Amino acid sequence: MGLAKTEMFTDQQNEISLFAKVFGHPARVSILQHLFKIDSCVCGDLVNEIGLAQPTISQHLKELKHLGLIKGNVEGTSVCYCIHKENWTAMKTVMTEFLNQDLTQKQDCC
Amino acid sequence: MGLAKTEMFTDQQNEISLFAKVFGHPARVSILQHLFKIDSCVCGDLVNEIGLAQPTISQHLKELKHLGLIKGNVEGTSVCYCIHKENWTAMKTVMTEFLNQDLTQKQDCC
DNA sequence: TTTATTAATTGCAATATTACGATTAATATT
DNA sequence: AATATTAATCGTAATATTGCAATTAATAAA
Repeated sequence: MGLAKTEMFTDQQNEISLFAKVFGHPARVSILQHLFKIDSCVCGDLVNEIGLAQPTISQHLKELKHLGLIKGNVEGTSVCYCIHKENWTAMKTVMTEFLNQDLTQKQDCC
Repeated sequence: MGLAKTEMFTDQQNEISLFAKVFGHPARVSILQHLFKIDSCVCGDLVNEIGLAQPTISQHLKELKHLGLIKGNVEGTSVCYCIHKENWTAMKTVMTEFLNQDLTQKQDCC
């Protein structure tokens, strides 16, 4: 892809972009929404729920876990996933700050 | 890349992922932050500010504009960019709703 | 122990992204 | 008109991502 030159950006900018990147695919958005919706934690029925192949779902789960937004617990042959609440909250703080940048008292150029 | 199967997701999920995707690169995060910081609108000094080549910056601006988050105004030989406030606010509503999904009264599996 | 179930890993094909040099387009300036 | 400045576009190389089939790993159940 031609790597992103992360060294020329701030830690904050890199962090924001990493979080955003993981939200940058509808399958991962869908997985997260499902994990929020379901009271008990979910495992492989995400495959049925979403309709992508098992290895594909597994990959997406891996990325979400790698970023710390979900955690997985082995239960027999299945793995139970759930939102990592503390990390989700921390992420939310970072992203919200970015989204809420000041919009006031500046006039458009256009 | 193997295209994302957008047809199997909701419009909302696709919209969230499109917004997130554009924030998924630190250069674009940086460009947006700069546009917010600078009172008057900015043009090509983003190149100096950020340190990527002019065609690269131009590409990133194009993506931001395509999604409607910024607008550009031609002023002589230069182009003046600024945040598209209405669209930014609308985007913020969508993203905030996603980030603020209910975290309460569910216990972890792990 | 054998078989079934579940999920991760590997390997691959298709496509997307990032970055930049070279060029082009368009307006300003001289 | 000639030149300078600014930014978009084109082409291309390098790398990343998505998705799946095939396989492997690991535990449960028989």
